Amino acid sequence: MSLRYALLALFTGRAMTGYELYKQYLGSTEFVWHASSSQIYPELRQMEAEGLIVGEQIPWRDRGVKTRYSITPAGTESFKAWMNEPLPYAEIRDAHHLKAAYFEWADPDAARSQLTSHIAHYTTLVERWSRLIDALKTGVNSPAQPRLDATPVAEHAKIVRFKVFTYEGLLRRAEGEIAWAQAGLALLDELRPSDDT
Amino acid sequence: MSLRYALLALFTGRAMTGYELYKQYLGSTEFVWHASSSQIYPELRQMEAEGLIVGEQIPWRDRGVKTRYSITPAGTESFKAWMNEPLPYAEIRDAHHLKAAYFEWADPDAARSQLTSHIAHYTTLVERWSRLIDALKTGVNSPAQPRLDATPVAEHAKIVRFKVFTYEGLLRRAEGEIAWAQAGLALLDELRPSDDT
DNA sequence: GAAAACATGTAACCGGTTACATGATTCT
DNA sequence: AGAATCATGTAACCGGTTACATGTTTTC
Repeated sequence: MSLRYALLALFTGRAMTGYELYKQYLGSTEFVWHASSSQIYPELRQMEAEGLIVGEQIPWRDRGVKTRYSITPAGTESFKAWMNEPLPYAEIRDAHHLKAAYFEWADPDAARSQLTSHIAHYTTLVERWSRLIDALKTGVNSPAQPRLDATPVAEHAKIVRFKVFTYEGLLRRAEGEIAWAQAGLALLDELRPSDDT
Repeated sequence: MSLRYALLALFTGRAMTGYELYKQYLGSTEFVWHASSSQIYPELRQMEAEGLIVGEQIPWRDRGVKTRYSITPAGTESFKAWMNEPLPYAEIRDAHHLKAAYFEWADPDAARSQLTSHIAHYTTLVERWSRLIDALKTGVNSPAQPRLDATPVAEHAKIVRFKVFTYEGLLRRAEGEIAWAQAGLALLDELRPSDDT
């Protein structure tokens, strides 16, 4: 049920079409909540039906129209309410760690290559979050720009710091995953049968 | 689709009934893959239909029977194949970090209490994984015992070390979440409007 | 002229959650 | 006598994935 609140969060910055939401945020890798376009469009219509957002038809190129949605006061209230509510914690379900716990069943090379992929995956995340933190701090290409433009200057620092805080958490997490996988590679090396034939 | 492999992984240790699987592993918090009983029973029947496990009716108390399943050679093969395959990485979808990125919309007290819950949640996980690692290392109440009993002694060290490696990763992750939430609390304190009226 | 981007969807499926159901047995 | 545990499920729902569809316009 968080997709709806991820959308409302983005709408607090500015009005957007489904396509913009998808391309610039939920479908890109630079946001904390991923969604596919086939999920976004129906959800937007649902949210409009519930009065959280309103759509307006705006012209698109020569012919045709597109729908740009903006948040309503009811939408803002609903978002605030969600922000003040506690969020339940999901039960653990971690396939990568499940596999690692049974690595003796894998070929050592397969285990090794999976840990290498783990490192590669989280390395791209480290780069991504680092770039994002940098953009937030310098204001160059900052994803928070729409939010800042819609807010009095006095609150800009606050907004930026919460986002930096968030992405630094994700950055540390990704670094932790890399360290873990590296320890795994070391362990595999250590357990490799010595070929002193 | 990992539920099936979590079950096969457990069956490599010993034969079990659905109830045992649920109570001792998937429904308890001491395992890396959670599942509800309403998910386990149908999956077991499905797996039996596909020949990955076989069930035998064993007597239960005076009257009645229960079904105990054990892994078949086909099941072992299927598990090994999964262990050797790479696992795709899911898109990010992190409601807790999403909220943190928009903390300026929450009442400071609500934000504070959510970070406190974050710390509490991951503190219980730290305790849990620490206890588990300890059990694995000392062999007292080790969850790996069935696996070890079913394996030549020469391979015991390997099995234990992969599990310790896994749970140490989860432990570090939980510690990282605690550190992150503590940084968040510090940030909230810092941003608190000074009441020097 | 072809490919990528713009814009918006539908339909089938799938894994997991929640709520509910049943009946025996053992423990307090 | 009542609660907890053993043992096994069904049914409805819900969020998300995958595959597919359509037509325009801009860029290479």
